[in-house]
Amino acid sequence: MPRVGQEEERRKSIIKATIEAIHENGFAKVTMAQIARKAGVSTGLPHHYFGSKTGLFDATMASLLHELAIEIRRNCSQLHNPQERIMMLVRSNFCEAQFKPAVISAWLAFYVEANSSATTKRLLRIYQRRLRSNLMYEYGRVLVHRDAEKAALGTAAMIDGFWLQQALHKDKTLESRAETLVGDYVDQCFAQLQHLQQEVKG
Amino acid sequence: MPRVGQEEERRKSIIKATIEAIHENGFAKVTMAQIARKAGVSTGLPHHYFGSKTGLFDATMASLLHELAIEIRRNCSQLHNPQERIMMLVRSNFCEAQFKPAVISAWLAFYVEANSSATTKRLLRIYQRRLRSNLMYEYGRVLVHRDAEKAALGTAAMIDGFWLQQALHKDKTLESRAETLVGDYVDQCFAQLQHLQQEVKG
DNA sequence: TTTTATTGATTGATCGTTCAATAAAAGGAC
DNA sequence: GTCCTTTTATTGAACGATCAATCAATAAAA
Repeated sequence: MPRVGQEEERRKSIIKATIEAIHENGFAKVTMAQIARKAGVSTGLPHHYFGSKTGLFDATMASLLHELAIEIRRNCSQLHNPQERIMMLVRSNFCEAQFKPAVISAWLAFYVEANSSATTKRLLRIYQRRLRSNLMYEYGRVLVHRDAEKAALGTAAMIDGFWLQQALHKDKTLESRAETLVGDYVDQCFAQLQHLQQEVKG
Repeated sequence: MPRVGQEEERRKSIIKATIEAIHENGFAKVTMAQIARKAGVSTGLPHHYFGSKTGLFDATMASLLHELAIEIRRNCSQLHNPQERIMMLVRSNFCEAQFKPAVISAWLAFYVEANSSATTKRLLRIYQRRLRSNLMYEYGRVLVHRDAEKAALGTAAMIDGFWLQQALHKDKTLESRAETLVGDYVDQCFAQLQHLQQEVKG
């Protein structure tokens, strides 16, 4: 039964199964046996690849962060305009792969775990800092520091908020709505500048 | 050892212990024995009062929702101005009792449970609807329906977002910052109207 | 034949739940 | 007020089920 040289695919399918199993059974009731069955492997294999249940969860959290980073990198290439780049960040957070209730459930489960797992807390802090600093950089190209910071924090909060709300719904329920509403907010943030420029000119 | 007529206090202290235990140990590792010890009672008592672990968690979720509703009712009495009432809703969500990482962890744990527990999902949906409809009502007194709806959804998302971010921090870290930023957004939403009025007049 | 990947039965520990025992309060008799 | 009985609240040891983790056996690939 050994499939040689397919370790990476095995890892991915076990992590995918972990995310789905957390969503279906809840974080308190998920078992290694359920995860293994969902991934179509024996109970021993997750342990072989990840060492322990904790190890598997740590790898899953790291994978969630990694997938989001990949999504952003895929989308950012051709864009230069700050506002376009901010909307690209919004869209990356709301893309099909990220906006699934199962994926959101897993993220939220790790938010709870963060207080008792240093590894998890570290990774979630990286997510928060990265989103803020990306937004801050783009806003900072147009707005003065104080306004850029406000806009970045507000935008990050609105992204996280819609994304939390989506946890309770079916796939894609809020997606386009959320994108539009965050878009309106981003417009408003940039519009501040235009008023300011008009005042300076006038 | 019996303390007669103190059932309600016992219930409350067990629920409080549940919230703290979830935060300290994570939802996957929390045990009835830990909860009991933290509440200062024997392992049998939580079962006596709540029937089962599931029953205790359901009661805890209901209590979280109840406490938030109480907080809002306490603050809403004297205010009539829509903008003041919206800021009261914001402040109620960010008040000391609600903005604690332990309380947030518990809410988030239940967001994950919602997919496998109909009771929990029902209660969380009530929270979402109630917040939106409260905001919608106040915005609706000043803005046209379309704008009011946008403002309500955006404000709810921003509240939820800051509140999610607070999960990773110490008590009160973001509180005043978050309140100010949501306040700025609420101001902007109302300012739309003023522009509109000026355009109509001019 | 050797190496590598995978299996799944087994084990030891943990945890939810039960329930008979116990201890405080309340009620009643004198 | 004191003694006894009944009621109510609480305890914690014991049980059974579940589950993470292990590892010897196995089967494909090299």
